[in-house]
Amino acid sequence: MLPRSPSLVRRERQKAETRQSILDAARDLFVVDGIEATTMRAIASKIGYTATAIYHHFRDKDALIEELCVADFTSLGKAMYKIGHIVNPVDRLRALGTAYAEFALANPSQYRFMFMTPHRHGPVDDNGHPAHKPDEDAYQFVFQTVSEGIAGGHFREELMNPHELAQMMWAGVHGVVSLWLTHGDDPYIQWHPPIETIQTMVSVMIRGAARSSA
Amino acid sequence: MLPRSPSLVRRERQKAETRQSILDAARDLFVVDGIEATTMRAIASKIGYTATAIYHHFRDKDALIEELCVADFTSLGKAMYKIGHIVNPVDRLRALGTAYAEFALANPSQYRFMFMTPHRHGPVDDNGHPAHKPDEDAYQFVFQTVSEGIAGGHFREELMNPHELAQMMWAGVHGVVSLWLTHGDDPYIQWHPPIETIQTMVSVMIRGAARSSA
DNA sequence: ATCGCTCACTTGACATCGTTATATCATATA
DNA sequence: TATATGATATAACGATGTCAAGTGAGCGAT
Repeated sequence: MLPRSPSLVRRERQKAETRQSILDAARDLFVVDGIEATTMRAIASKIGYTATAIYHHFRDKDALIEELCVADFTSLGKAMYKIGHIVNPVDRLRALGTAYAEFALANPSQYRFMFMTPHRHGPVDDNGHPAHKPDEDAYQFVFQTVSEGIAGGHFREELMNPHELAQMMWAGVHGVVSLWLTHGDDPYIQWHPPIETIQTMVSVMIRGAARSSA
Repeated sequence: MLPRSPSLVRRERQKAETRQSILDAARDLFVVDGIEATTMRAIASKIGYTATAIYHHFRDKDALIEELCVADFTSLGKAMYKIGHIVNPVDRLRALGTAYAEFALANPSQYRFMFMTPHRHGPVDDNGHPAHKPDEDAYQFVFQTVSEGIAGGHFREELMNPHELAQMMWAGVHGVVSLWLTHGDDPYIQWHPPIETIQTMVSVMIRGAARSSA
């Protein structure tokens, strides 16, 4: 039953606006204070509501976080999609690494939640079978690019497993990013700028995996 | 004033035993349930105490965790120390990566806390100046080995910054480990065995950073 | 015009968490 | 035996995520 009368439409629009304002407030607080330290009550009071009001728009705190992450990973997916036009899989891989790292460093809270926090791979979609997990898309981009690189003979013959290679590439960039995000403010380590380390990491991995020495 | 009488000695020994039993119980629960989900009350009741009794032996929950981690990283340090005899820095680097990964996969809870959780680099030692951070030691091993490798001309001339190179190596192994620890049970990704991926990662990084193509 | 319904939102509460202040009680010392 | 110490328990506090029950405004139908 779709809404008919203008009043119902307005009511529905207002609900959507409230929902969006919850998301906005939550994002602000997550970025500033971190997800763990952000309270339902704090999110609500920031927009003049009570904590329990949030539960009319989101199942629980995790669902709220999840929605923010899905939005961000959609934008990550778009950034990676733009790179699809690069035909040479090796060049594309390099660009993917850069885009991935830039996203992670620009959205540290969401990155922490999505890639540095264990998830219950939950009851999934309403249909029953696993909902489309957006973080898979990022992996799929890398996996497909690596597969093309293997097919094109760009990599050494002992590195023929596309999953292993893709996971290695992913882990390389993720390693630099996650170390930086957890220990970047540790003054006891003389940190090299993470963006540079990532560029070096990608170059070194590509060179080390390449078939010829070129 | 050192304890004199046998009674005091016994009392002190009993206190130490209680303290140790707290550590043991905590470690068990941390490994099974994870650190976050493990409750002070659960730790205490596992050994027949009340939660508040723990606070006579440890300042707070973090101090308890910290002590467990220090113990584990001492053993990590020992494992790495054993590798010091390998003279060739490149071979040593390879061995360090393996030892590090084996430790991480064998002590996932502690690894999560030490390397995947932000820390307040706290009020430190009782003396005032920063307490000796055991996780630095692991980094120092890598840093020194990489420095030797650079000095020995093993690496390409554009990779002359030992911090960048050490952080890259560290991040490579950490990336595989941490991805596995957070997403290893995700059925939507066809995971390659992490130990193999780590071996490949180290080999690829070393080859990609090496001066000659050998 | 008013009744009743829907539904966004509030109130008040609950269980649980880490933690603290205070009480208890056994033991060692005098 | 009296006193002091120190290990443990009891009770409670504030904060958190969450739920059950209430409130009240706005809508449609009579």
